[in-house]
Amino acid sequence: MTTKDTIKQQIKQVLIKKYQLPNFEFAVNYPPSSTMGDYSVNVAMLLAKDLKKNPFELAKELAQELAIQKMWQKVVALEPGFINFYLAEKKLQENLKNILKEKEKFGNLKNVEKKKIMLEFISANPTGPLTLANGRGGFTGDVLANVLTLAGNKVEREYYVNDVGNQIKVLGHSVLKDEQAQYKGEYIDELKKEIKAIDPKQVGKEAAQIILKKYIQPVIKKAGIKFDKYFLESELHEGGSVEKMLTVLKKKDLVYEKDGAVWLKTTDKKSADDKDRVLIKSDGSKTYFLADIAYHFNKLHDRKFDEVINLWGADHHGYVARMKQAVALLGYPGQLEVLLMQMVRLIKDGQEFKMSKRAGVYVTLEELVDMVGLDVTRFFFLMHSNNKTMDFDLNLASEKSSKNPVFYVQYAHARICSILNKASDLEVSNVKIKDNLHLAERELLTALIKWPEIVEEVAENYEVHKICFYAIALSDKFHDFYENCRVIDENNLVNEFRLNLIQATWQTLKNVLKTLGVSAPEKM
RNA sequence: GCCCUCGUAGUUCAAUGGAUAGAACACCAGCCUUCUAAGCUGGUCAUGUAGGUUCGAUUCCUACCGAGGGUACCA
Repeated sequence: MTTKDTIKQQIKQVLIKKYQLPNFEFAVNYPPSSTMGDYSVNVAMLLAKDLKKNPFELAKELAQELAIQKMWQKVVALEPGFINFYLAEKKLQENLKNILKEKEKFGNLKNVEKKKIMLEFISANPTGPLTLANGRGGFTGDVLANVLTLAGNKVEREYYVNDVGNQIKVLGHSVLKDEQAQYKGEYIDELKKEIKAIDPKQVGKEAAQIILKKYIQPVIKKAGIKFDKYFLESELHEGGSVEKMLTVLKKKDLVYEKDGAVWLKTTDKKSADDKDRVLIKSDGSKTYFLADIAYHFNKLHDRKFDEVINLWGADHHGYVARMKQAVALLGYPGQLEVLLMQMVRLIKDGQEFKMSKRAGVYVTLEELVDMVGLDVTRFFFLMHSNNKTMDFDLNLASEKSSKNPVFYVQYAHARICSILNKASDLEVSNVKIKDNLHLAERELLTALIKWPEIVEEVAENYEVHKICFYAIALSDKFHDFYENCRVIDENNLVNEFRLNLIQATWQTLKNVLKTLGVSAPEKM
């Protein structure tokens, strides 16, 4: 259990004991400044209204009750009604030992409900190389899967490959360079040399396979993104799952015919969708939507995932309501979560540069990684909140790369390695327990114990960028410690407490960077 | 038109309804006979506009202005 959880529990007990309130909701936060405490709670201000009491007086009452717990150095009430907690040094030192004991498992949540979760991301059509925009969802999905795993879930990562349908036919025409060609680029020329078939559909099918193998999978590997499975849409068709899906929907009386097409009643009941959707077009061909429903039925029914999370680009936003409704109609309401990644805008020479695979105008993910490096690329994408449009300035990219905050974090790690190296040959003093912590020591220690709390938070709200900001904040505390506290003194004697402290910091930084898929260099 | 996301320092980004709105880059002034100066310390600079709800609003509600995306028998 994290310290945050412990605070919640302690307060809940007091609320039951004193006010018979078993289900009162409130928040545990970090105060704006460490001088104001390590944790802070707003419960008194929220409760004051219900109890018709003065919030500050109420906070004082509650603080007194809570201060009994040994883990607190003090619990104080602050205007206008915050209750702030200061961890006892003994408790902090216990936490330090715990980190050293847990090692690479520090950050894994224990005693939590285990869920079987499927995370589907990227799923870019195999009609061209992965672009820089695919990187955003790719890195986010990769790290989110890591976090959900740390949070105790069984997570599978999947890439859905749309390898049939109109786009693949268009790809075929493009390789053949006939009048229906649309996709352009060097890779099309390469494919033309390789493929001997002449039927557009067959050419498209072969081209999609080659693109997946040569232009997508190797780049995903290079980008440090892991997948458990590439799920081919064609398998759903060939195995009859799509046909069967239609039968199931018909049996449930969820479809009807109109204007020669077959429709799904997605506006049924309290749906967020605003119109019914076509499953079979009037020309007899199946829509991608029907195949998508079959795919989700496969995830939830056949493979029995408790929760399915899809990362989509914001341009697919109009598709969310119908997909969720379809899943609900099949009997799995609320088990599909769709996270929308906002667009990446590319700026070149001070102007927006519209990417288009069809026009052959784009920057590939591989080009970007080659240009600025993998660590920089990952950190840059990951530190942005999902629901904000990102600007990516190509001209500044390489210049900026040397100023990327990832180096700030990696430098902290490298500095620690350097001290640890030096200390390994030296004698260690026997200062086991430290009585009065230096402010920099204390702040570093309180930053360390937040790691499991960050994991818990991100597993809850999927805001992956918070990990980057945590990594920066932790490094900041370390650099401050480094300036103020020496691990090895002027007599070449190693301070044992500080040695333990930087070992724990090293371990935590390593765990955080591993979660982000960023390397932890020992030298810089 | 309707729907979604967003508008915060010169720039790129933070801030479950909380406390003095945080960083980084850029800019200015300092700090290396001591564990890596890719670091540290100090300084300048910000919530689009107008209302509302609240003890308290960058956050919630309404209107307006601005950016991007969606609005197909495309995905």
